[in-house]
Amino acid sequence: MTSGSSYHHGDLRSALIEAATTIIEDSGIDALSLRKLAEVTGVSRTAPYHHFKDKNALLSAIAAKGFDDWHASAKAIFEQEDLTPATRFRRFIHQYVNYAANHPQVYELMFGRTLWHNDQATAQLKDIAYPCFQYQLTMTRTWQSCGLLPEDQDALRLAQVTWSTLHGIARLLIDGIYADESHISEMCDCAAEVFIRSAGLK
Amino acid sequence: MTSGSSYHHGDLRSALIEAATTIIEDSGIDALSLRKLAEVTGVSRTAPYHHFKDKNALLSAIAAKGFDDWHASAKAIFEQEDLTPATRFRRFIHQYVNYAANHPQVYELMFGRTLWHNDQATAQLKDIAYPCFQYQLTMTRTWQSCGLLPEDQDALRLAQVTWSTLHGIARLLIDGIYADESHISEMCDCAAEVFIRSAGLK
DNA sequence: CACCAATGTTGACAGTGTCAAGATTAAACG
DNA sequence: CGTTTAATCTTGACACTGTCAACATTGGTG
Repeated sequence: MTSGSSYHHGDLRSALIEAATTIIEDSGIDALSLRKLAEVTGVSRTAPYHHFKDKNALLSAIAAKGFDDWHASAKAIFEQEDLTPATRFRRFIHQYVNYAANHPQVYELMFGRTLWHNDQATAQLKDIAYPCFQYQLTMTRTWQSCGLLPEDQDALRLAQVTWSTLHGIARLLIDGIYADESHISEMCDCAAEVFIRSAGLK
Repeated sequence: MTSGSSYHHGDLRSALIEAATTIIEDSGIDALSLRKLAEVTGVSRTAPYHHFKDKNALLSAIAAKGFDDWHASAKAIFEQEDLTPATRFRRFIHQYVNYAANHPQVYELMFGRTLWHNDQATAQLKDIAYPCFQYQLTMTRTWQSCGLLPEDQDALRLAQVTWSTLHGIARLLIDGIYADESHISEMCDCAAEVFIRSAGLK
C-alpha cells in the first residue's frame, strides 16, 4: 500500500484521523497541532487542508467517530433483551461513565465546548450526534413505562436530567475534580439507586 | 490614581484581573490573549509576568474569585433559616444552574479542564475551591437528616451524584448541547423532584 | 495521449506564550 | 538625605501555532 509513489499518500484522510486520535488519546487535545500531525503522518504542513477545511473539521470528524462507537455500545446494552430493564438501566449508567473514563480526551471532544460552543458543528457532526441525543429520549420513555423512572415527569426533562447526571459525573472525573476513578462504580450505583427510587417502585 | 508617573502602573495586578474578566465574559476564554490583554491595559506584553507566573496563574486567579462569589451565594441560600429545607433545596438548585447560565465563561474556567486537568491548580486556587467542594458535602448531610435525600446512601457519593447532576445540566447548557436556556427552570424542577422523591418522603 | 482536477509542496503572514537582558522607579536602609 | 536594592516595566527574540496563496506532481477521464 505504501509502496510506490511517495508524492500522493493514498489515503491521507484516514491516516490523519488515525494519527490524530492517537495523539489526542495519548497527550490530550491541546497537544494536537496540525503541523506536528502532518509531520508524524509524513506529509507537509498544509496537506491536511485538502481533506479538512480547518482544524475544527478534523476534530469534528474524530468526534463523529466517537459518537458512532458510543451510540453502538449504548444500543447494545439497551437492546439486550435477556436482561431485566433494571439491570440494563444500571449497566447503561456504568457503561456511559466508564466510556468517558476510558476515553476522556475523545469524550471531551464529543461533548465539550471546542466543537459545539458558538459556531458550526460541521453538519456531518450534527447528523451523527443528534440521533444519539434522540436515543437518550427513547430510552427514557421506555424506562418510564417500565416504572424505572417516574411516569408523571415530562420525558424530555427527565432525559435531560438523567443524562446531565451521567454527563456531570463524567466531567467531574475527567476534569479531575472532587472525584477520582476508584469510586466510579459506587457513584454509578448511587445514581442508579436514586433514579430508580424516585419512580416510587421499590 | 492614574495620574503621575506612567512607567509604574500602580495596581496592575487588579487591573489585569478586571480587564481579563471583562474580555472573558464578553468574548470567551479563547479570545483572551496575554498580549491583547496587556495592550488593553496600556502596558507592554511581558508586564503581566511580574504579577502572574504564566497565563494559567492569571486564569486561576479569576477562577478563584468566581469560587468566592459562588460559595457566598450558595451559603446565603443554604442558611436562609426562614425558609423550609425543601424550599432552600430547590432554590439552591435553581441558583446553581442560573449562576452557570449567567456566567458561562467563568463557570467554564472554574470547573473546566483548563485549570484542573493534568497539573497544578495554583495552590491558591485549591485553597479556595476545596472548601466549596466540602460545603457541598455539608449541605448533603443536612438534607439527608431532613429527609430530603435518602439517609441510607453514603453522603459523599450522594453529594457527588447531586452535584454531578447540577454540573451536568450546567455543562450541557453552556456547551449548547441538547438543552437551551428556555428550559432551565423546568429542568431544575425536574431534578429537584427526582431527588426529593428518591428519599421516599414524597 | 492530453488535459484536468485532486492532491501535495514550499513560502509567507499574523498571531501566540514566554524567556533574557536592560531601563526605570519606588521603597528600604545607611 | 543619599545610596543601594528590589520591584516593576520595557524591548528584543524565539519557537510555535493555524491558515492562505502560489506552484508542483500526479492519477484518472476525455
